[in-house]
Amino acid sequence: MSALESEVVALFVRVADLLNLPRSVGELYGVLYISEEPLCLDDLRLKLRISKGSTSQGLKILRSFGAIRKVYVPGDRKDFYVAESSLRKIVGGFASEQIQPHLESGSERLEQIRVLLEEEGGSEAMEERVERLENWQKRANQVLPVVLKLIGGRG
Amino acid sequence: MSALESEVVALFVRVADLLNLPRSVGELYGVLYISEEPLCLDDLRLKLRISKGSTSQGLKILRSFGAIRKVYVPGDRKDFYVAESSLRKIVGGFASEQIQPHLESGSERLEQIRVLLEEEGGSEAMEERVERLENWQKRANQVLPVVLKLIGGRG
DNA sequence: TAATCTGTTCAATTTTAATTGAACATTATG
DNA sequence: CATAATGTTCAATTAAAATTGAACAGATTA
Repeated sequence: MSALESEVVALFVRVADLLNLPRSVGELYGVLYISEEPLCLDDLRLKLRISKGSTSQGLKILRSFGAIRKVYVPGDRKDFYVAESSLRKIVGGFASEQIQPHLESGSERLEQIRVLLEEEGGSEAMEERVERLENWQKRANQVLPVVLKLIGGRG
Repeated sequence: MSALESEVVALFVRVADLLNLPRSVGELYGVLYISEEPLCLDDLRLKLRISKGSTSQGLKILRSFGAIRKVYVPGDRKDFYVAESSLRKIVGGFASEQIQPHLESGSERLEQIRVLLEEEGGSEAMEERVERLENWQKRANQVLPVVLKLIGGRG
């Protein structure tokens, strides 16, 4: 790997860390991002010196939110990948795969909290706190789509 | 702990997980959030059955981005805490403590990448990819303050 | 059909992160 | 000053997450 490649990989490793994704996922995306041509599992495994299992698993994660996609390479039956270049797609995929589920399960839990509050009949202060929680929740749900638009922008 | 308390704590444990913070930090904030009165280190430690070290460390993290604050309780020399109720303050603190530094070190790394590109004289395609990286970076920097305003809103 | 190629899965291992608790520092109290 | 109260730090431990690699499944070729 050239110094340039290494630096790009290092950058994406940091991003992966920020997003709570395994280091290997950042490495894989970094290599694909800077690569001139599509790469297959073995190319990536050899270049990064990681195991077949990690490579397969990492590519699966990247596919799951559309950060990479398969491309057809004539005369080869291996799967080849390129990095998705649309930030909108990546961020959108990430949000719906990794964030949306959290917001949804948060909603459910909050409903349960509301039920318990009614049953147990909490104090005025408790009532106020649960309401505030519901407001935060609402706001989180409203903000997400706006953020996606802001980041995604024109592409 | 009442069922209601437990549910609120569980909710914040999930949030902590989403934000990449230790579970104990979520627990501590949850207890403080729903508590009617200010609590001290020992109150929290006993209620959550966690160690003194964890409690101290967790409170330190919560203080670091302004999610809790000390309140003075007359006739007691212990430190008492309450949960900060302004979402704006919490989110703002979190962003400047936990996100801003990442963006900054990302900028530095990107400058280094630019230098390497000039030195090594990469291809047209590489040039394009590094430019795209710089655009993403710029956008991330622009979006953060907008998000803070959206979430923080009126308070 | 047997042999090969490609990718996936998952139990075992390794690595990383969180938690504990005892030692320490600091401040107050008798 | 000595003792007690409170909170912090950090080396050791425990728990959680990532990685490995061997076994497996499916698809292709001879």
